[in-house]
Amino acid sequence: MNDCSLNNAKGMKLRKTNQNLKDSRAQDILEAALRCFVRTGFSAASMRDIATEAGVSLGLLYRYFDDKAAIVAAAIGADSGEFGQRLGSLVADGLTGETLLAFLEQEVALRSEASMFALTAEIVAEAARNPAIAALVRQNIEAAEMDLAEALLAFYGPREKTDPRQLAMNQASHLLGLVDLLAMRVFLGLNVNPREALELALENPNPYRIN
Amino acid sequence: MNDCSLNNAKGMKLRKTNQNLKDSRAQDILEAALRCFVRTGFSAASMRDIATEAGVSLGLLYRYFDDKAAIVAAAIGADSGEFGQRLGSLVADGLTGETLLAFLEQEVALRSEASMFALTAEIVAEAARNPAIAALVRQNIEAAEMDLAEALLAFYGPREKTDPRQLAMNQASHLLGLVDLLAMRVFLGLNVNPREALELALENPNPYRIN
DNA sequence: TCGTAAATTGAACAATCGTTCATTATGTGA
DNA sequence: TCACATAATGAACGATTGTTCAATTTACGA
Repeated sequence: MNDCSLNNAKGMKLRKTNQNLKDSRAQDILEAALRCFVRTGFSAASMRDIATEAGVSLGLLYRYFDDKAAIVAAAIGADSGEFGQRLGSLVADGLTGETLLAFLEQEVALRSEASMFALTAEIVAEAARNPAIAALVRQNIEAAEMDLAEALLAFYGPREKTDPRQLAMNQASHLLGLVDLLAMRVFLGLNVNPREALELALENPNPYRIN
Repeated sequence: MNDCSLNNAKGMKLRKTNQNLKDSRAQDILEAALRCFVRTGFSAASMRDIATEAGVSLGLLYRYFDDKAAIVAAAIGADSGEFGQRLGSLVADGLTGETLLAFLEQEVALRSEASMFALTAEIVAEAARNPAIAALVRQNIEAAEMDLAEALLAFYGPREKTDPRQLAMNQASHLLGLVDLLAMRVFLGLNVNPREALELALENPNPYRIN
């Protein structure tokens, strides 16, 4: 459903090497698996479900992935660094207070959307049982915090009475936590105003730490 | 493992009606199921796992629960209102700034503990796919917010420049969100200081809303 | 002590699971 | 067009799933 753009890209005249074709098949399967995982969770989604969703045969899955665990691992690692990329393209276009606020607001919208929220929740649940995946989640969060802190540092410049880098790190941590918190509340239909909360969090950079 | 106290209670001379016995059996099974769900998640935990963990036969599960979904539903509804109970006994003992802070800090510790965190994550993941469960989660959060708001209202009394009840609701919402956020960060081993964050959140009651 | 009702068991069921592999289809350089 | 390598298929495997139920044990009032 959501891979229309990808299919259009496949229709282009771009010549493909075997490697590209192999990659795109693996990509198709992975995207189908993601839809299945969103629908029923990691362990309830069967290899047959994934094969059917991808429109390929059951056996073909094992040509591109060792086993089901490999597909799950690929799904969990799929959006690593995506936040940094989204932020990067924003910074490249020049950062203003309004675009920063709009970006964070859009980030909340992205994460509160049903399929994204379901996948994230599934990953957190898996992390709660599997330390290796917990470590991966932690690394993703830390990387996102670093990216955001860098953007904030460039945007605000030096600020009064504190180490600017430390302040940027604290604010990045606070903002990202807030984004996730707001996404959850929005998804659950709880009474909350993301824009207002984000606006105040940008004005009040460090409500939780004393430096 | 953790049900020793419960087993000891069973050994007491306390006479049991059939209803009590039936309930305690159901309770044993439910607690065993909770341990299984923590270990492997809702759908990966099998009825055989649960029966073995509870030390009963497979068929007996169906005497106390209609099917697996009923056990999952019982597990999801198990800790409904527990927050309110914990808070209630605190309020009954008289609320001070220190006990309130200590309570919230303990709440973070409770929710960042591995098995509690795993169960909560599993429930959220289920809520992401099942609207009925999402509604139940929302109700739990709203109930907890109401309970906390009432306690805050009694503790602070009327405050300046705003409707006290609305302010208490906002702060309760903010504090509970912060508790969950901190629990997640603690569990993942991210750099965070729960006490400091909670302390500042108590001093600054309404960082995200304009009234 | 007996008899009946409730509690408990585990073998058995069809369905589905992840995985393998012999077989077939497809594409491509000679 | 032929030959060969690679892509793709789906039937089949043993294991495990949720669920049922006839059989057995346990508990307890008469």
